[in-house]
Amino acid sequence: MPELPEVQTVVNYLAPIVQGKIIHSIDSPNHYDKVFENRSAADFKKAVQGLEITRLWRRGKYIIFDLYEGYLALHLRMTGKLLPNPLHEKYTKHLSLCFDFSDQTKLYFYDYRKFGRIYFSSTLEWLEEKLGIEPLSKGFNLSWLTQSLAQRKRMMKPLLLDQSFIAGLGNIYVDEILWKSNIHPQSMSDKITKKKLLRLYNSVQTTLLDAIAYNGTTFINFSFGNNRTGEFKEKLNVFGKQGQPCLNCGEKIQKIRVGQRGTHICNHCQKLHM
DNA sequence: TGAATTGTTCTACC
DNA sequence: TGGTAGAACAATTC
Repeated sequence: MPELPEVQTVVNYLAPIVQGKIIHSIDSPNHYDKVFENRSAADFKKAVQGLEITRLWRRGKYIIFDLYEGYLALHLRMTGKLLPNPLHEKYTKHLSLCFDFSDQTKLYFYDYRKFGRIYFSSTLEWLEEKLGIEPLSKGFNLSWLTQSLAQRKRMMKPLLLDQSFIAGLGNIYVDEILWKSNIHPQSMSDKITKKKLLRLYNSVQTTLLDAIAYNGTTFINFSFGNNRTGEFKEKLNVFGKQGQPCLNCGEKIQKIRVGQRGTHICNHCQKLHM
């Protein structure tokens, strides 16, 4: 389940491999044309043919390919994998896309649930309109967070998951961040105390940076490179730990539902601010 | 068989 | 009207 740290891991790994390459063609071997989200398969293939990838980077959970003309934006959703080498033949049916480069190398987009999508556009305005602040950017600071939470008056977990508010957080890291901050996920955003706001700000930064340093969390569906996996799973405190003792207080971690999402909490440590 | 899974988008509501 | 909450959707597994 790729979130910001997983997407960053993929980009860190692939950028030196694909930057400077020229797209000879792009193929959808299984004819799953829904992967081309914002135009037809034929238009898409025609548009990117012969273009150089000048830069590979990340915005929110999107992998952005800067092309000589225009941009590709790829979203891995739940189960997408972007790999420079093919997987075993038995997984060929999960291949959504294959890039053929002019130097005979390839880039494979495997996605067994086929939720992943790719976009081609001449600018990235549509993405900027859609996405909120980058949590690792300078603009994301304590005063921004304080002000933005106060004016939104929403439940904390759904708000942190809202990509138009902060871009890149997903279910795993929001649970971890709220646990570290001692904030109950059903707390209201305008009722968080000053002390907790500082905790929250620090937790967002440290959790994401740690996860990137460990190449992300491989829970079920994430791998990169030659099927390498992230090591942050070992560092998780609450996600998937239901029934196990809280590392802070020893009370059992509970799994509840918040905003239709599976949510892991320590009911003792995480205070409900209403 | 249907519930669970996730991120995003659409729709309905106040 | 704008912002928010909740449903729907994509496909697959067990």
